[in-house]
Amino acid sequence: MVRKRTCKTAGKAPDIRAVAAVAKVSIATVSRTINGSPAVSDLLSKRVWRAIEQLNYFPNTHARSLVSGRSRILGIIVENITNPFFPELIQSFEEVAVAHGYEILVSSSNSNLATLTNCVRRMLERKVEGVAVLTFGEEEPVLDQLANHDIPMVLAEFRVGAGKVSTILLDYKTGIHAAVNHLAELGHRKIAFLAGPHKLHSAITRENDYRSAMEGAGLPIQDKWVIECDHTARGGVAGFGQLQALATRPTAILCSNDMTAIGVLRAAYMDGLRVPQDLSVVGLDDIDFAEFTLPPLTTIRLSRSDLAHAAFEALRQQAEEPGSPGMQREFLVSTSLVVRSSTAAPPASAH
Amino acid sequence: MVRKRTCKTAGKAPDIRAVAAVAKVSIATVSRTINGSPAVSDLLSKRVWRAIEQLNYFPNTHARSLVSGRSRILGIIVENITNPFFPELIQSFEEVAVAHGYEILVSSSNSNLATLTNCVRRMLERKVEGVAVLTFGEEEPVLDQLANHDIPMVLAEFRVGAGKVSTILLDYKTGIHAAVNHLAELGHRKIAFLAGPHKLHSAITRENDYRSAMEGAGLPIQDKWVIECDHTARGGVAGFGQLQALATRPTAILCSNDMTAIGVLRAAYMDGLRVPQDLSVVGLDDIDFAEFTLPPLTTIRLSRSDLAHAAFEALRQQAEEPGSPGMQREFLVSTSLVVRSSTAAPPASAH
DNA sequence: CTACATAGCAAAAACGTTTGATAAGCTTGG
DNA sequence: CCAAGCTTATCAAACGTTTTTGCTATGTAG
Repeated sequence: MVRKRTCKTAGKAPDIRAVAAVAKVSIATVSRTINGSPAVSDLLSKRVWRAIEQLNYFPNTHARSLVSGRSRILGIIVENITNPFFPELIQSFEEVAVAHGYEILVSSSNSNLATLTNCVRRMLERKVEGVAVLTFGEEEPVLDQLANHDIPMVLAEFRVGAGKVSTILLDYKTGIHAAVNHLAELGHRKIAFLAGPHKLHSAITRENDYRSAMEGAGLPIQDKWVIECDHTARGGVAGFGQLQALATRPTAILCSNDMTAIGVLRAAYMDGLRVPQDLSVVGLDDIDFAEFTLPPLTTIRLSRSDLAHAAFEALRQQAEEPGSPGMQREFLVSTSLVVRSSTAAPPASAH
Repeated sequence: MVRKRTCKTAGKAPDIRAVAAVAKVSIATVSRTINGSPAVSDLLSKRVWRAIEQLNYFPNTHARSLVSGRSRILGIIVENITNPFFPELIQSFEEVAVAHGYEILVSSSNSNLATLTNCVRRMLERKVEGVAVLTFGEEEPVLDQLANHDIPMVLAEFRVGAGKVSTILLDYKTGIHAAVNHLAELGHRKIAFLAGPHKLHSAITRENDYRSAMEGAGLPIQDKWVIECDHTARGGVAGFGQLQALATRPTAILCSNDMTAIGVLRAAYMDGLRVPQDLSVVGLDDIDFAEFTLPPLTTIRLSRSDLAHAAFEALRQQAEEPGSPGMQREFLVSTSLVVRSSTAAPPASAH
């Protein structure tokens, strides 16, 4: 067993000194080579890289962050990783972040304030350079904590006054109007809405857009047809149950998200209702799954990829271009209707 | 511009010195207090903690890791975060890891060797203290890289000779035998198996267990009834298509995972087959979703929570009890049959 | 041939923490 | 009043980088 260095680096990971020794340069030169400083000649650079490969060396990110003050970590807080919408989002976010040399810290708040607080603490401890808060809810405490530390943030749906906060505007309106019109054209007049939890900004926006779309189409809105659910399949089952208990039932149900719609599909099946013959159902999100429900779900597509890219871009800009005044930016993500097989004309008896 | 380090750190995050100043102790005492050293009296400890809260201080994890050599980060590599099985697993893993003061780095390999290599590099760069490799596949290169760096690992399903590698054994056999027997008792004799991709160890194990269960039940296995799919819904659709093209069709289909089963449900529906009257379908995993398919899916439950806990425990032991010889351990996670509504007696015509 | 700019590299000072050695202050018992 | 025994302070040395500053060759102009 031949040790090239002094006995220090026995079985340990090679450090920058080891590389310097092998390449016969100073450690500063190694650092500059790695960071692409133009002050290193090509010849030398080659030698250093060869040493790096030979030793299978990579820089210690902790040491690096410590001195540079940049962790190259981005946080992403989602509401509930178990909702298929989010993994798809995370996947895109991870892809683009990694492509730009960032690491990501994923955590889910589970709509729980204590958990969320904990998430924020973890982010702060790891010195993230930015956080995408995609819980679509209200998290004033988060904002304060993060904003106090001057951490760039990107939020969906609503904006906040202070700090380096960008906003992603989700254009639900277009998609929801298209969905309502689609239903209206099929002949539906009694369209219910299974809303998300009202503590979520996005849920309220969606509900408002439903109301305005109904008005726009000249359709009546009954208060009993708008029910607050919780964006889970189970919630969809419950919401459907409430609708069925009504004297006059809707012929179509627009859901605040796909999971709710999936619950409705399930509950309708249990009740012996056929979709779409007896009841039309529309979701929102277009999770990958929507294509595989029975029947395949007509839904409003919200691109996770677009959302992830917008979030990353917002964060990157704020992290890498510091000091720009009024760093708030806005990004727009659009929605569109995807018609599959869960919508059809209402049953004749409903006329 | 003179920098006074002892001076109040203006807008920056407070460091250990600031805490020491406020609590009127030395930084060493602060450090010891935070780390629960017994050499700090209760009284003093209180004072320090008060200062910490007052300043809203938290330690810089990068500095901490640098000197202690412990990053308190665990990696988890999954095959595809988009498969609902994994988010549920990640959620449990995150919960238990965070509860023990660890951070986690999530990444998905997407069954792609280049991506996987990249994942491993990221893990190594961030100096993770252990990696759970839950891709259920073959990743020799990963193992080598990680093992070379003496990083604890936990793998599902198969073991490797060198390094600090623990194994989680998944007892598919019990669940699969129960499923086959369930089907046999209902009167099925022609039971097909839609396998996972053969590059996955777990897929092969599952297939073997199907074969042994069929034998055990005295049922014939036809090669044409065993089809390699890819563990996606789309793959399930394709697999079902192949089965339908056969001269003699099976009356029941056992699937290597729930996503495949969901694809089968969808394809059967499209073909006008009723489940379970015309065809019985059984999944494997019992993802949350399985309860909400139409009809609700009979499936073999594999607890994500158990798996996550076993994985964490394996890693924690290896990380915190270093130097134990032959650190390989084995954990066992069991499976069980969950009967819902996608299975019934075969149609009379099949007798 | 000297003076001088300049490129190219090395030396050293941070970054915020842990941790061990050593010293100092305080109580307590004899 | 002193020795012993705790508790707390002080000091210093790491950890592996980045980055500033300063030095040394090398080449060019006067």
